[in-house]
Amino acid sequence: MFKIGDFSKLTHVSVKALHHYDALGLFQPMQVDEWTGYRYYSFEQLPRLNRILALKDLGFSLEQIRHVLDEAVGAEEIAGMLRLRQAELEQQVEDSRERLKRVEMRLSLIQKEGKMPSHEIVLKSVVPIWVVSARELVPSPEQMRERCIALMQKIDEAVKNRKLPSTGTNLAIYHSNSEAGIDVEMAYFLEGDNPPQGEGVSKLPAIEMASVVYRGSYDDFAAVGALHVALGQWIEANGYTVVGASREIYLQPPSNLGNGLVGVMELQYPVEKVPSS
Amino acid sequence: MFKIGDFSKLTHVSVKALHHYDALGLFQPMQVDEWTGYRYYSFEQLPRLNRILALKDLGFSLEQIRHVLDEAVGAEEIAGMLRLRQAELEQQVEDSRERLKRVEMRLSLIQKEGKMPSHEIVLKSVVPIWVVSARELVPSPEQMRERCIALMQKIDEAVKNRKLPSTGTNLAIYHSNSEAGIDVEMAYFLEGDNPPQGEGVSKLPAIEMASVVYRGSYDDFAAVGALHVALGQWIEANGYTVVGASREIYLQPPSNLGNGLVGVMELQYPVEKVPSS
DNA sequence: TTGCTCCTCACGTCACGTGAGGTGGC
DNA sequence: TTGCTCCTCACGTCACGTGAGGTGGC
Repeated sequence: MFKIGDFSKLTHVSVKALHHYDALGLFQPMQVDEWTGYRYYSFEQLPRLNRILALKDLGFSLEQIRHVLDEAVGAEEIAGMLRLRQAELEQQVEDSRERLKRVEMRLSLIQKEGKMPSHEIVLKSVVPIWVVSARELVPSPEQMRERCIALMQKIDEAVKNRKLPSTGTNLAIYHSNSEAGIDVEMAYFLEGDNPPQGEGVSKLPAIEMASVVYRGSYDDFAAVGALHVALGQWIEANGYTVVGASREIYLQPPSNLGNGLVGVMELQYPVEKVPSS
Repeated sequence: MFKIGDFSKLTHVSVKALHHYDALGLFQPMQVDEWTGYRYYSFEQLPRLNRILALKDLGFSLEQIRHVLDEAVGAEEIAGMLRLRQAELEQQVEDSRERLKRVEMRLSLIQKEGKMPSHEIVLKSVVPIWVVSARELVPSPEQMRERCIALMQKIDEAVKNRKLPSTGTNLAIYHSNSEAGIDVEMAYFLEGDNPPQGEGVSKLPAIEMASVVYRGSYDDFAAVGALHVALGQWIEANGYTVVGASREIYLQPPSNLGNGLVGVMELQYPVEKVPSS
């Protein structure tokens, strides 16, 4: 018989762990001194302790181990638990690998730029939402501003005339950009799950979006353009492809915040995972 | 400005998480109503929240994130943290992989045998320990029992005559098994870090051992032999090789425990990892 | 008598989740 | 007035680790 300290050295299991297993009823001393409370363990108990350690080593919880050891569990159930564990571990390996890739990407980025990137690109699942919109093929970039304003006025009127429940937030949807021009759609978000139907009212479907939030002047085209480029690089580097029209959501139109004209907008590109080879 | 529920939906971060970040001072509302305690958040705060989520996604703790965001940490330090994280993740992938292999081994074992294995093989690092021993080349297996008893008697005498501090536990060390015979050494463990020196007294070095505990009759050669075989299979299957003499440690000589003659012994093979290709 | 070992609480870890019990705004 | 949303505690998670404060055995 060993006192707990000796048994701990023998088995390489800490005294505190033995206390813990005792408290759980998972592994109790052969004998406990009635007066001192001293725990006494014996060699006889090694097989059980080794089974506990082996199962722990496979990643089972102490509760699961107790179940397996004390409740005459059949080989079938144990095999089932092992297969579940197998699947979990495969998932874990995959998750750690992907996380590792993201860390490495961030590392190479920081070494190229010499500082933390000023923006964060996140993947988000966007819920379906209703909009009222107007769309046009703008022949050249120079006309963009003018045409967009015109489109916005058109929608504004529709909202007013038809009393549409606008949330007040507007966005641009870029369908394509070819030699023929820029196919752009301006829109307002509508509240609720079924707003009054009519011309220009449609529902944007749920979709995965790679998104980045921009905070600064809306007129700083260089900064906004750089963000579009960064998004594109991120999408490719992370094994996605663009599968539809991108959006610019004007979350908060510029206003004077004490340190200049600052607004918040969000750029979104719908993406899909490219099956990795 | 958004109430917490709306902001939660907008960002896909739970209300409880936002509460938590607020409590930690990691991410606090733009404004808090003095009377109701209601938290109000704004679009302005999205960039910070996204950075938090991005860093969390890389596996950093909230405390580390607070440090990075609030204490003007240089690019150098961040790069260092990322490299550390990288190493940790590589380790994690490796660990999960090895654990997965063990789960799969266990699964194939249980499917071959139709039940949980009756013994557990564990890897343990054995500390250096002094012994007093006697060694002999036994020409044939038939003579083993007789010769071992003779060796034990010889050691017994030495212990008594020289008052060596034996722990009372004895063991056998199998050096080799060839056509010339079985090279066996019988020994007693000695107490303390420097026992009296003399003939037969030596120190067993620290070493990694694949070990299994046997509980049953010492005379059940079939069972003990099967365990030796199982140990050998385990060693190979786990990518180790045997690098020295195996041991049989007679932890608890057989005695009547109410259900027959039962003793406890431990089989140990010193092993080393074979570098995987 | 002095260390050494052992004992039993009680609390901390990490990032929240899950109620309980209560209040403010439409 | 009734839901709905929000609030603040307080406790649980998982496998122990880390003391604090006290006692038994050589």
